[in-house]
Amino acid sequence: MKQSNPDPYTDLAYSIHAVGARATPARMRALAALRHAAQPLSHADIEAELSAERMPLIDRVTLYRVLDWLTEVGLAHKVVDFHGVFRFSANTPDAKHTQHAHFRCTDCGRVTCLDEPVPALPHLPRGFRLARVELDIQGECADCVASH
Amino acid sequence: MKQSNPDPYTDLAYSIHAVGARATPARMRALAALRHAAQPLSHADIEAELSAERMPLIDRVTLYRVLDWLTEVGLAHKVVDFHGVFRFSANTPDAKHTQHAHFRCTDCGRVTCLDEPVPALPHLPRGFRLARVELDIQGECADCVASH
DNA sequence: CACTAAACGCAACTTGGTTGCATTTGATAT
DNA sequence: ATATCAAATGCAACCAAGTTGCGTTTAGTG
Repeated sequence: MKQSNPDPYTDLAYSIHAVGARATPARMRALAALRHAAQPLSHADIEAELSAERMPLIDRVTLYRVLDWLTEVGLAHKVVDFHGVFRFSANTPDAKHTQHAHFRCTDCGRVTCLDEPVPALPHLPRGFRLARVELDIQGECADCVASH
Repeated sequence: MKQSNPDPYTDLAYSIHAVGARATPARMRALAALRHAAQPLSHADIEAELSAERMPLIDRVTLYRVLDWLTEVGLAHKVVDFHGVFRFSANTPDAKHTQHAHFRCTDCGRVTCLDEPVPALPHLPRGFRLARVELDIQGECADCVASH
């Protein structure tokens, strides 16, 4: 095994070896794409990004498998967007009970990412363990309220 | 126009005429299915249900169009489930700021519907108008926490 | 450097959803 | 009752996202 920079987050090979798996180009490049992304990326987004790098192309099936694998081992997180498409984001090391709120305008369809955390949570049935919270608020955005 | 039972919710034709549209069999049967359902139904669910009724079959494209139309005029509500599939539910007349919380187990995948409302909301940017809130909590359910 | 389980690449397939267009029909006006 | 016509339907073809099976390649180890 090649010696890796031991920074637990920056080094791609390190992160992958850390879960006891083979550090292949497809995994490293996909993970790199996710880590540099500002928002969750779809399979299509990542495919476009990877094929822009002038390197061997990665098969779409491989990419599907890599993304699901990254999710499985906890290096990535998978969500469904409002169009029903899966989107992936890198799990940062400090991502504990990540709370996230989105506002979607039912009129223009735009999605706004609210920065404020969810102020309170309903309490879960006994024995349940919480990991992540996603709050989706729907309504009309300021622009649409004004213009309609 | 045939005289309709004026109960604003029970009568299918009435509800549809109320939005100024033609009360066709496809629309009435789809709306009926949604109103009798306990949970949001997918296109496939509804198609199965309608073809079980011994009546003329409704084309799948028509059903897609009817469901989107019901959503458009406010008689139904459209959400994306965790598999990325659209699901529809009837809008009850008293459905104002419907709040709903789901718990999804990241291990077994089961979705539990939490009855408690969301206790508090982040406040929206100025001018935004809230209509509906959906809270998705992820983690491990009691069974999986115990058995693992 | 040889070995092998793990990962990859390709082709074919499935599912959910959409588009275009000719035909039918619900509600209205006669 | 019946003619009318925009609105809605049915059909066929299409598209995008995701999956499966299988033979080939390769990362990491002994």
